[in-house]
Amino acid sequence: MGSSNDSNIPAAPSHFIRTLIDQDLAAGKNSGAVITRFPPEPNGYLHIGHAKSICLNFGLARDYAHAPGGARCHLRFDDTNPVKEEQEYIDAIKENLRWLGFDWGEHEYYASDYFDQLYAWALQLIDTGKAYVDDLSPEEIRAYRGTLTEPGRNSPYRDRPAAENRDLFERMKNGEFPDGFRVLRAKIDMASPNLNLRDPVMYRILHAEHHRTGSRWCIYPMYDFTHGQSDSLEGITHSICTLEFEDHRPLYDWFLDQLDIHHPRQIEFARLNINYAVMSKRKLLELVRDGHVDGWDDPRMLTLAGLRRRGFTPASIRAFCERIGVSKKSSCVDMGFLENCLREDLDSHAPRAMAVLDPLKVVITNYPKDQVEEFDAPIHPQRPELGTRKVPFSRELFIEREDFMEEPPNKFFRLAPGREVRLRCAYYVRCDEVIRDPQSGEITELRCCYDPESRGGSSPDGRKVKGTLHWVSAAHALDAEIRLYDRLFVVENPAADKAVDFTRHLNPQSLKVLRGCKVEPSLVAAAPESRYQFERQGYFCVDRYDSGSARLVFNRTVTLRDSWAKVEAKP
RNA sequence: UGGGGCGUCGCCAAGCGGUAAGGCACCGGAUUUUGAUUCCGGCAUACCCAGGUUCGAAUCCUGGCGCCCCAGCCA
Repeated sequence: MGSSNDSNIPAAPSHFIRTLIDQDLAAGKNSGAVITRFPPEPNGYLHIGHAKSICLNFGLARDYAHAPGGARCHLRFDDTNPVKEEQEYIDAIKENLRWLGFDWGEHEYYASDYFDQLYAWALQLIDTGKAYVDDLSPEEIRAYRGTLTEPGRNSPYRDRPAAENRDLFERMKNGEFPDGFRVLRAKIDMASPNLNLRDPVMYRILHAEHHRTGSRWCIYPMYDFTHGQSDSLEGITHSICTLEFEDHRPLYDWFLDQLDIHHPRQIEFARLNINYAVMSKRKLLELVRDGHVDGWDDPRMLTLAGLRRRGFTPASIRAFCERIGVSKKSSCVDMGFLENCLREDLDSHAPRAMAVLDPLKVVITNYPKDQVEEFDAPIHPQRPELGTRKVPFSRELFIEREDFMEEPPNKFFRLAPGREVRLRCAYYVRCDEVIRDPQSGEITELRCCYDPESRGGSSPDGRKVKGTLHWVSAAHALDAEIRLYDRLFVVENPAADKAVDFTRHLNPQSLKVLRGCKVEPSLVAAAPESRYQFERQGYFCVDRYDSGSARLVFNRTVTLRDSWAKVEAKP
């Protein structure tokens, strides 16, 4: 496709789905239109895996906006199972989608809006002898289905006359039978090597309240009898789904053929996996239900709600989904890759600030007792146009406890007795004395002296210091609670061993709450969800629910890359 | 021992018969008032294996091997 051997612009990220769509367009199919859809079931929250599908489907609609027939992406809720679905999930899904940056305009659909049409189609298949009502119990149906290697057997009810099927099906619909008493099945082939074609169930009896249709129905279509026709009804041209539905495609085609309606082209791709995490809605639900996390939006969850609360930007998630690509190979993406996309976005946008997570008091012995100076610190060192902020400096400060070592190892170039370092944007200071608690022996205070000549952080004599520390003025600092998050699981693939419950691999250290942290005063009015880089620490975001004027709460979104930690870790 | 799909660098991933893109990770080195960022350089004689076709194959053919999915009245 790419017409440009002469271009030195890097090849636009592409993938096999675009190639197929290009071919369809070139062949003049679908009147030149590209219509995709994102079809969630409202039975849980969206996660990063859904984001891949969302970016793909909505991205395609955007990429092909100039196709001769136009392009768009529908949002459709596949709400065919009332016992698992809830309005709460619909609301959350829509909110997450908008937050991620996608807009479906007028095109919001519900499979439940097609129930009447689906029912009519079922009747049509009954009348043409393509569907029948089966009285077998669920256990019997399973037994009759055969196995992977043995063909199934026909149900004794398979050859009921059409009129009888119609009567029974209408009575199912009228609520004459209890749940599970009978089903409507497609009459295809009980010996098919594709199990999906062994007379699949089309309708089941479920006396359940549906979140949209209420108690109007007591029979509900199965997903397999709904999905393809819903796509067809909406004129979807490219129905993009995950690999496990590849085996269902012949069934969708069968229904579409029998009904003689529009065939979307189904294309399957590999779903996203990320190491040190679980991705299935069932497992996420279990984490929430059993209290292993604080809810669907717990910042440790890879749900969109969780990522948002953690401080992820929508742009970083979109960039991630672009870069991982789309293929049919089952793969597992490194968590570090996601973090990298995040850092990249945050580094260029996040304003800088100083925060001391584990404060150690420092007294500048030669600094005048009641003096306070204000330094101008850049909001973003690479983007001076963003301006500066005022940072107060005084005789008593806090620095990070881990930035001082009494007996520093070889390559440690932070503060140590007798050693001089720079306090960012302020002065050079030298450590003269270490004060400890006589009881515990714990270091309680450092006595240092500063060099007035080094004001602003450089010395007129040109002498260099190896380390620069972040700090905060004790009298001016704000107290804050800071939540440190780490990966939720300690093993790469928590779900690998089906014999071991995946919750056994939960990381007991995935959340550390730090209280009494000291942050610079410019953060007083930090707005909920605003993100900062705390210099030398990482990116943090104001918790959207727990933070307020009375209590500042920051969530650590991700640490900075830390090559010192690597050096330190080496034996 | 049924059917469907997939196998290119540690992890993603281009490539579609003309002699292995890119990103992440990693390893060097430069700049740096964040051990951050940025910048330069290195990183598959090799594409699951074995045969074959061809002047030429990761790309075509044959046969193996490995991995994933399917036996819900879930989606």
